[in-house]
Amino acid sequence: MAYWLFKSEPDAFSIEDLKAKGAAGEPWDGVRNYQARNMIRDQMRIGDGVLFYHSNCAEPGVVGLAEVASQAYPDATAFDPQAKYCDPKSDPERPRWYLVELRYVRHLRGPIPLREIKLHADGPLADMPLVRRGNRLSVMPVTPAQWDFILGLEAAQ
DNA sequence: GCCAACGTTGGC
DNA sequence: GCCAACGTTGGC
Repeated sequence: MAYWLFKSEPDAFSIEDLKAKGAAGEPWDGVRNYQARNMIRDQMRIGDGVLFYHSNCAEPGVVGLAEVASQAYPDATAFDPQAKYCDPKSDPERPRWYLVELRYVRHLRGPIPLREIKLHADGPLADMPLVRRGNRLSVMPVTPAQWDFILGLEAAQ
Protein backbone atom coordinates (compact mmCIF):
# COMPACT_ATOMS: atom_id res chain seq x y z
CA MET A 1 0.00 0.00 0.00
CA ALA A 2 1.20 3.44 -0.93
CA TYR A 3 0.59 6.95 0.34
CA TRP A 4 -0.28 10.16 -1.46
CA LEU A 5 -0.98 13.81 -0.87
CA PHE A 6 -3.89 15.46 -2.66
CA LYS A 7 -4.23 19.22 -2.78
CA SER A 8 -7.61 20.85 -2.88
CA GLU A 9 -8.72 24.44 -2.67
CA PRO A 10 -11.19 24.50 0.22
CA ASP A 11 -13.26 27.17 -1.52
CA ALA A 12 -13.84 24.68 -4.32
CA PHE A 13 -13.87 21.38 -2.43
CA SER A 14 -12.89 21.07 1.21
CA ILE A 15 -12.36 18.18 3.60
CA GLU A 16 -15.86 18.95 4.88
CA ASP A 17 -17.21 18.46 1.39
CA LEU A 18 -15.43 15.13 1.15
CA LYS A 19 -16.77 14.12 4.54
CA ALA A 20 -20.27 14.98 3.39
CA LYS A 21 -19.91 12.49 0.53
CA GLY A 22 -19.49 9.73 3.07
CA ALA A 23 -18.99 6.18 1.89
CA ALA A 24 -19.87 7.12 -1.68
CA GLY A 25 -16.67 9.11 -1.98
CA GLU A 26 -15.84 11.61 -4.69
CA PRO A 27 -14.40 11.15 -8.18
CA TRP A 28 -11.27 13.29 -8.23
CA ASP A 29 -11.73 14.71 -11.68
CA GLY A 30 -10.01 17.61 -13.38
CA VAL A 31 -6.38 16.59 -12.90
CA ARG A 32 -4.64 17.81 -16.07
CA ASN A 33 -0.99 17.25 -15.39
CA TYR A 34 0.93 14.35 -16.88
CA GLN A 35 3.04 13.59 -13.83
CA ALA A 36 -0.07 13.48 -11.67
CA ARG A 37 -1.92 11.50 -14.32
CA ASN A 38 0.77 8.85 -14.41
CA MET A 39 0.65 8.37 -10.66
CA ILE A 40 -3.12 8.15 -10.71
CA ARG A 41 -3.31 5.78 -13.64
CA ASP A 42 -0.32 3.56 -12.97
CA GLN A 43 0.34 3.50 -9.27
CA MET A 44 -2.74 4.19 -7.17
CA ARG A 45 -4.55 1.27 -5.60
CA ILE A 46 -7.71 0.92 -3.60
CA GLY A 47 -6.92 1.47 0.07
CA ASP A 48 -3.91 3.72 -0.46
CA GLY A 49 -3.63 6.41 2.21
CA VAL A 50 -4.17 10.06 1.32
CA LEU A 51 -3.12 13.23 3.13
CA PHE A 52 -5.80 15.76 2.30
CA TYR A 53 -4.24 19.19 1.87
CA HIS A 54 -5.90 22.58 1.66
CA SER A 55 -4.16 24.93 -0.77
CA ASN A 56 -4.63 28.53 -1.83
CA CYS A 57 -6.29 29.55 1.41
CA ALA A 58 -5.60 31.45 4.62
CA GLU A 59 -3.76 28.58 6.24
CA PRO A 60 -2.56 25.99 3.76
CA GLY A 61 -1.82 22.60 5.29
CA VAL A 62 -2.79 18.98 5.80
CA VAL A 63 -6.24 18.83 7.33
CA GLY A 64 -7.31 15.22 7.19
CA LEU A 65 -6.96 11.71 5.88
CA ALA A 66 -8.69 10.05 2.97
CA GLU A 67 -8.24 6.85 1.05
CA VAL A 68 -8.15 5.82 -2.57
CA ALA A 69 -11.56 4.25 -3.10
CA SER A 70 -11.44 3.06 -6.72
CA GLN A 71 -9.10 1.90 -9.38
CA ALA A 72 -8.17 4.54 -11.93
CA TYR A 73 -10.60 5.05 -14.80
CA PRO A 74 -10.91 7.64 -17.56
CA ASP A 75 -11.94 11.15 -16.48
CA ALA A 76 -15.12 11.69 -18.46
CA THR A 77 -15.15 15.43 -17.72
CA ALA A 78 -12.39 15.71 -20.32
CA PHE A 79 -14.90 14.60 -23.00
CA ASP A 80 -17.60 17.04 -21.90
CA PRO A 81 -17.63 20.31 -23.87
CA GLN A 82 -19.55 21.93 -20.99
CA ALA A 83 -16.99 20.92 -18.39
CA LYS A 84 -14.45 23.38 -17.10
CA TYR A 85 -11.60 20.98 -17.71
CA CYS A 86 -12.74 19.72 -21.08
CA ASP A 87 -9.85 18.59 -23.24
CA PRO A 88 -10.68 18.04 -26.92
CA LYS A 89 -7.52 15.97 -27.24
CA SER A 90 -8.93 13.32 -24.94
CA ASP A 91 -11.67 11.06 -26.25
CA PRO A 92 -13.31 7.87 -24.96
CA GLU A 93 -11.40 5.75 -27.48
CA ARG A 94 -8.07 7.08 -26.30
CA PRO A 95 -8.55 8.77 -22.95
CA ARG A 96 -5.78 11.08 -21.96
CA TRP A 97 -6.86 11.84 -18.37
CA TYR A 98 -7.71 9.52 -15.50
CA LEU A 99 -9.09 9.80 -12.02
CA VAL A 100 -9.51 7.81 -8.84
CA GLU A 101 -12.25 8.24 -6.28
CA LEU A 102 -11.39 9.47 -2.80
CA ARG A 103 -13.21 8.58 0.37
CA TYR A 104 -13.11 10.53 3.61
CA VAL A 105 -11.40 8.80 6.51
CA ARG A 106 -11.03 11.40 9.27
CA HIS A 107 -9.97 14.89 10.16
CA LEU A 108 -6.63 15.38 11.82
CA ARG A 109 -6.85 16.40 15.45
CA GLY A 110 -5.86 19.81 14.17
CA PRO A 111 -4.55 21.06 10.82
CA ILE A 112 -0.84 20.71 10.20
CA PRO A 113 0.03 23.97 8.50
CA LEU A 114 2.50 24.17 5.66
CA ARG A 115 4.39 26.54 7.94
CA GLU A 116 4.98 23.66 10.38
CA ILE A 117 5.76 21.14 7.65
CA LYS A 118 8.43 23.51 6.37
CA LEU A 119 10.15 23.44 9.75
CA HIS A 120 11.23 19.91 8.78
CA ALA A 121 12.24 20.75 5.23
CA ASP A 122 15.85 20.06 6.08
CA GLY A 123 15.00 16.91 8.04
CA PRO A 124 12.49 14.10 7.72
CA LEU A 125 10.36 15.95 5.16
CA ALA A 126 13.22 17.12 2.96
CA ASP A 127 12.05 15.09 -0.02
CA MET A 128 8.43 16.19 0.05
CA PRO A 129 7.73 18.14 -3.14
CA LEU A 130 5.45 20.27 -0.98
CA VAL A 131 8.34 21.99 0.77
CA ARG A 132 10.15 22.79 -2.45
CA ARG A 133 9.63 26.26 -3.76
CA GLY A 134 7.40 26.64 -6.72
CA ASN A 135 6.05 23.14 -6.58
CA ARG A 136 2.70 22.95 -8.32
CA LEU A 137 1.91 19.26 -8.36
CA SER A 138 -1.61 18.73 -7.10
CA VAL A 139 -1.01 15.05 -6.44
CA MET A 140 2.25 13.76 -5.03
CA PRO A 141 3.68 10.61 -3.50
CA VAL A 142 4.31 10.38 0.23
CA THR A 143 6.78 7.86 1.62
CA PRO A 144 5.82 5.67 4.59
CA ALA A 145 8.40 7.54 6.67
CA GLN A 146 6.89 10.91 5.72
CA TRP A 147 3.41 9.61 6.43
CA ASP A 148 4.45 8.39 9.86
CA PHE A 149 6.24 11.64 10.60
CA ILE A 150 3.21 13.75 9.68
CA LEU A 151 0.97 11.64 11.87
CA GLY A 152 3.60 11.98 14.58
CA LEU A 153 3.21 15.76 14.30
CA GLU A 154 -0.50 15.27 14.78
CA ALA A 155 0.01 13.11 17.84
CA ALA A 156 2.23 15.79 19.33
CA GLN A 157 -0.45 18.45 18.98
C1' DG B 1 -3.61 41.36 -5.15
C1' DC B 2 1.17 40.34 -6.17
C1' DC B 3 4.45 37.70 -8.20
C1' DA B 4 7.73 33.70 -8.64
C1' DA B 5 7.84 29.30 -10.49
C1' DC B 6 6.34 26.07 -13.41
C1' DG B 7 4.10 23.38 -17.48
C1' DT B 8 2.37 23.88 -22.02
C1' DT B 9 1.96 25.80 -26.51
C1' DG B 10 3.34 27.07 -30.89
C1' DG B 11 6.31 29.63 -34.19
C1' DC B 12 10.41 29.00 -36.33
C1' DG C 1 14.17 20.66 -31.20
C1' DC C 2 14.59 25.23 -29.26
C1' DC C 3 12.74 28.69 -26.60
C1' DA C 4 9.76 32.82 -25.84
C1' DA C 5 5.20 33.73 -24.61
C1' DC C 6 1.48 32.59 -22.11
C1' DG C 7 -1.67 30.77 -18.56
C1' DT C 8 -1.96 28.74 -14.08
C1' DT C 9 -0.73 27.60 -9.41
C1' DG C 10 -0.35 28.81 -4.87
C1' DG C 11 2.18 31.01 -0.96
C1' DC C 12 2.34 35.22 1.03
